[in-house]
Amino acid sequence: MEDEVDRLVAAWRRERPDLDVEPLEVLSRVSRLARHLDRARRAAFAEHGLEPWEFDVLTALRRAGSPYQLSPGQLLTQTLVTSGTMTNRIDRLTGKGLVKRLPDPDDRRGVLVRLTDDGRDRADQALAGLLAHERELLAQLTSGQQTELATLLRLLVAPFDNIPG
Amino acid sequence: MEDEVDRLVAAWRRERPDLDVEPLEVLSRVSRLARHLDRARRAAFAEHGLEPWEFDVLTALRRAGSPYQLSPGQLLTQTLVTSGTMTNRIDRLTGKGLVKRLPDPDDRRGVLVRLTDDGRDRADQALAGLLAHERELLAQLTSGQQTELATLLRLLVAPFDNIPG
DNA sequence: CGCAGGTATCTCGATATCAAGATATCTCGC
DNA sequence: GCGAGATATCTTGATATCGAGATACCTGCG
Repeated sequence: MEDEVDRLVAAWRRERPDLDVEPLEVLSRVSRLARHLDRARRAAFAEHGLEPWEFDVLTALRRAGSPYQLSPGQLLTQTLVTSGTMTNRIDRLTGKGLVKRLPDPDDRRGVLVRLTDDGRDRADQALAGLLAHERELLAQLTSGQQTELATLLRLLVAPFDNIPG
Repeated sequence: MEDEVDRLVAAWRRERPDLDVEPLEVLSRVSRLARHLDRARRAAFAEHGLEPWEFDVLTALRRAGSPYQLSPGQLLTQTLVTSGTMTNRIDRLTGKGLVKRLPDPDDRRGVLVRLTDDGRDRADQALAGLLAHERELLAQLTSGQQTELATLLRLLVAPFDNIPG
């Protein structure tokens, strides 16, 4: 089946036959798929009264394990947002009673963000909902294809995640 | 090589061994890679004095071929933004002299957005820069792996692009 | 012909994000 | 111990985005 990127690549080959636009076959698809996923996630989380950005922060804390706390800096590397954005997110989640700020006992510059009981429940519910939704999307692929796809994507992401940047 | 998603999946298996988090291996990587790509694109376009959103609109018009014009509605489906956003983008690009609005002769509700000569040049330059940059990122993969990846991604994107939504 | 429903674009208010810089604290070599 | 540079977080101002609704126009049925 054809997708929008097939049309995009065909258009470039017609308009700029001098260029090799092969990279777009992979990277434009990644960008567009991510954009579609964002929309689908937004809809899935709405059932649980959460925004995608709230989910990202709450689940990062949930994954950390008891006592469900991380520093804002650790949250940054997991969510790929700037520090100003994270400060703002923590403020709003605190206002909703889903997390709270505690002083870091070992570093007086630092802060620890801890999930409240309510925040933990919301994260668990939303995760289950998200996984159900994502499983449907991936039904297009066999189990083997999913593994193959994950392996290839890891090769592209790893340099970003491991070389500081 | 391990990436952040490997760590994320391992953490979930430890915290929620009751859940099957396999879908995250693919879809979390797509989201994170897209986010990294956004940042890299922003840096690449800065050399040409363009923002990513400007590039998206200008190249959509460039691809359309002479006379390089599309309706705002056609631009919407290519860029996956809302109509309010597109109106705003066209306003700003018009202010910079990169596009201009023309009345649609066949539909008085409609508008045609046309690339200026300057807009066309900027689009061509930025595209060449982007492709060079993206080729480096994809150097992690063999040519065959790139094709394989594109094929698998197409299977996931096609439903979104073809079923209206 | 006229009207109901659909479509194309724009307006407006709320909000999330970023970049750059401020502040407080830590670390380490001397 | 002291000071320079690194680090953690927050502040601020500008800006891009979205969602919902407004407006103008088109289409096709009766």
